Amino acid sequence: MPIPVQESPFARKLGAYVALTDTEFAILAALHKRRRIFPAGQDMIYQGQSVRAAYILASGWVCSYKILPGGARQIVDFQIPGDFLGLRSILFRAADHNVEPLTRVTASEVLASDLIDAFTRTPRLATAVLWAVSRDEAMVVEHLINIGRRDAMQRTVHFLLELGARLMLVGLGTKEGYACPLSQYVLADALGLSAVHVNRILRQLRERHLLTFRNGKVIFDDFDGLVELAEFDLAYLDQSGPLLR
Amino acid sequence: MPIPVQESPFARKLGAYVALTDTEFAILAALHKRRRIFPAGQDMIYQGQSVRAAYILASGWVCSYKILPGGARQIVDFQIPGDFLGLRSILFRAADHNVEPLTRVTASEVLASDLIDAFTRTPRLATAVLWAVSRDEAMVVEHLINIGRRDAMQRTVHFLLELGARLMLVGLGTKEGYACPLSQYVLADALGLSAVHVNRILRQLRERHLLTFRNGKVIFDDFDGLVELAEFDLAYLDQSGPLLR
DNA sequence: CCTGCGTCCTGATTTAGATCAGTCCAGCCC
DNA sequence: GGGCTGGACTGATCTAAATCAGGACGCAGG
Repeated sequence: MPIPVQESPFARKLGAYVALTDTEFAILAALHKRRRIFPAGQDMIYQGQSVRAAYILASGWVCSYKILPGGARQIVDFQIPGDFLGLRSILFRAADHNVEPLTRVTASEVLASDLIDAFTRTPRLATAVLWAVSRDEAMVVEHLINIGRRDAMQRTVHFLLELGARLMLVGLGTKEGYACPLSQYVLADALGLSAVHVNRILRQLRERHLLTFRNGKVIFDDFDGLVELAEFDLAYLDQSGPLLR
Repeated sequence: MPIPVQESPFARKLGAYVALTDTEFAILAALHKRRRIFPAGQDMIYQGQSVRAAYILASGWVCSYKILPGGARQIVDFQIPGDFLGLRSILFRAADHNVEPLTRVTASEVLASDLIDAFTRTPRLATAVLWAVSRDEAMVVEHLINIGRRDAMQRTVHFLLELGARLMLVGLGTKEGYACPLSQYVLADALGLSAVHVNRILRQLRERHLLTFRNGKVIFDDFDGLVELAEFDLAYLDQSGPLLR
């Protein structure tokens, strides 16, 4: 494959959509100049904040969520290395969601002006970013389908499979399983279930020798069985070769 | 307000984010050259299709949905005049969702090449489109929260209020109510509920003099009461004056 | 050392919403 | 007119998941 894979997983991801030139890679690299570190648990972005910075995640896991007036929390998505996060907080007047690191995180800060600058210098990059945002939207949509129309078991399995697929794309997972820093409470908030029920579902999955979720690890005991159970579409995140040359 | 409001509701929407120049308006207008008409019920875009066309909706209502292997349907979002639809079907190899007109629809067809062309000529437009896509994503997120963490009553009301807010922005609704071509079945598919249950919820809302859903119309009998019941954030779609000059 | 605290785990009970199985009514076609 | 069809509407029953109420383990901090 002739794609020059530069250092950042973000560049690699965009490169999977648009065949980027050296100049474009250079412009992309310039977006990574402000590297920052966040400890686990300290919100990077919060509802109502008007700081207007976004981040490209280099290492660690974060989650985006919203809190309802009643105190209930819904996690919208998790971000893993290579993901862009908080774009809406720079395009909108104020952030409409919270972003919390689940582990220690390193990320590059991107300001609105940096991004607009980069677009002006190379409009192809704008298309690539648009694609990345659309891909994120597609995942939120799949998450919506999950919560709206699948029962707790299918939902849990579909979610853990999707996470696995995403991690495989950045080399952090295999068909055997992956390291996963999520507690059952966090998982429950993402799945729209109670923690108690998530616990029962995980027990059933373990007893049926399908999946083991334990000690910060997800182990696929029967990958094919899981794919069938959750009606998981193996193709859906697949991206084989740039669409735009 | 000094924004030159050109004919299309789409241009008006983008103009609310970026202060567009005459040249930019002209480029935008050129995107509207292929006007097409679709009858109600005939899918404009369907899962797996690789035609790669998107549309800017000029009149009528459409819905985007996915069908699960079991036959269950989840409606992801409705689009109303001024909305961009099917962007993911031009950026991805194949469409990942279906789009069905709920009424007779007129729309402008946009090809991938048109869009990339327009971005090259004016990168500011790219930022504006990115903003529009992000706004759509924010709505999908709100929809996710709705389904994940609100009960049937709050969920229904929140949804109908949001639709109202969107329609007000394009002059198709007021605080009194709006014309709404949705059947209770369609509403159920959007809310992730059964049609039977939606019917019961609507009856309760009517009996409590909060909202009347009947004969293709939504009437807010007690707007403030509804906002309170659904914990609806009146500011969330609000956009007062362009952010980017 | 004991005191918390967080995570995992469980049985008993309750409830929101699904499913089943219809009725009623308006519009449409022959 | 009679026979359809599709939407709105309803009572009875069932069930998935929530909630309540706890126990057990590990480990960080005084």
